[in-house]
Amino acid sequence: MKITSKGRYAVLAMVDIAKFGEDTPCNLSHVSVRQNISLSYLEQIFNDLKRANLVKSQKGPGGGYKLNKESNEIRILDIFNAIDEQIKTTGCGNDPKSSCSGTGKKCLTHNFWENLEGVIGNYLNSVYLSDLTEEYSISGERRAISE
Amino acid sequence: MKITSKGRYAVLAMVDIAKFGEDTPCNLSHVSVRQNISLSYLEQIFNDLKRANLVKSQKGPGGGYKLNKESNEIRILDIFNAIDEQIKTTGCGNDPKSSCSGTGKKCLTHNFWENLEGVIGNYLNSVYLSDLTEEYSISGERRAISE
DNA sequence: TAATAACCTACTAATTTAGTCAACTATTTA
DNA sequence: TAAATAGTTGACTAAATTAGTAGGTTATTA
Repeated sequence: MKITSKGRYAVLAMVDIAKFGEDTPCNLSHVSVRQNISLSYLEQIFNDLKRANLVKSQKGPGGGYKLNKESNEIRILDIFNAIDEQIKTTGCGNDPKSSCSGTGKKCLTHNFWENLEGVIGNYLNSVYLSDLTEEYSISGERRAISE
Repeated sequence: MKITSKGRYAVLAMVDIAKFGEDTPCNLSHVSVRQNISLSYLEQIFNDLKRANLVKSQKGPGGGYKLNKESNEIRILDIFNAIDEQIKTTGCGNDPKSSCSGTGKKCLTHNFWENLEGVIGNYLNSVYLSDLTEEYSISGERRAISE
């Protein structure tokens, strides 16, 4: 039960863009340094993010990336979807070897895994990028971070 | 964001044991066939489950595994812990390369990932093995499955 | 004592992850 | 208009993890 680095980086980089890219576009070299993420890897990630219309780009000197929507309009789940970070716990349906698929009847645990996916998905859908940039700790009720 | 096969198999096999091992112990060959899981792999998994005192074993002919507690006393989180299926989303703290560790200050997304871990952990802690054997679909309020 | 089934360890093939590398294209500024 | 900047794209690869397999040992029972 882990998030891939790609997923972690994507969210982190989006927070970075949201914080530092308000006036001028953020170029990825800066994000790379600030967040300690490989530049080439960031390029791949932003490729996906752009395709999902979460960011817009500006080429040439002084260019870079900006958010394409307000940060309170971007859900963390949107970011996950953009980079194809799937929430997949069942294992059913994809491979013919699985005990669930093929047979036509659900495996004993099918509903449970689906519910777990729902719990995770609901949470990711309820948190917005702005929640992270505002440095709130989201946990039911929201409390400010003392930092 | 995936569960490993080991995790899926462990939960599935525990449900199997709970269902079929009430009177006589379940031997793993049968579980293997019923749930379509490799026998050797099951052996490894039950090694862990036994070490965590979730099951007890009986060697020799007619032997096998039984639950070591009532199924309404075993939480899914217990099973995850037994087989070391970690809920780890931060990526901070473990490797020195991560943007969070070393520097002494939390990365921008640290609290978010911790909250996500909390959401998942709470859910897994709230569901019992008996919830699965009774074929309930757990989702906030519980509804019976029409099957 | 033969069969059964748990127990244990080492090994490996396949897959996924986390990148690297190299080239190309568009834009801006000097 | 040339040079520099920065995004765009695709192919490749090393490392790590996963998902097993294989082969034996030990304990128990009929």
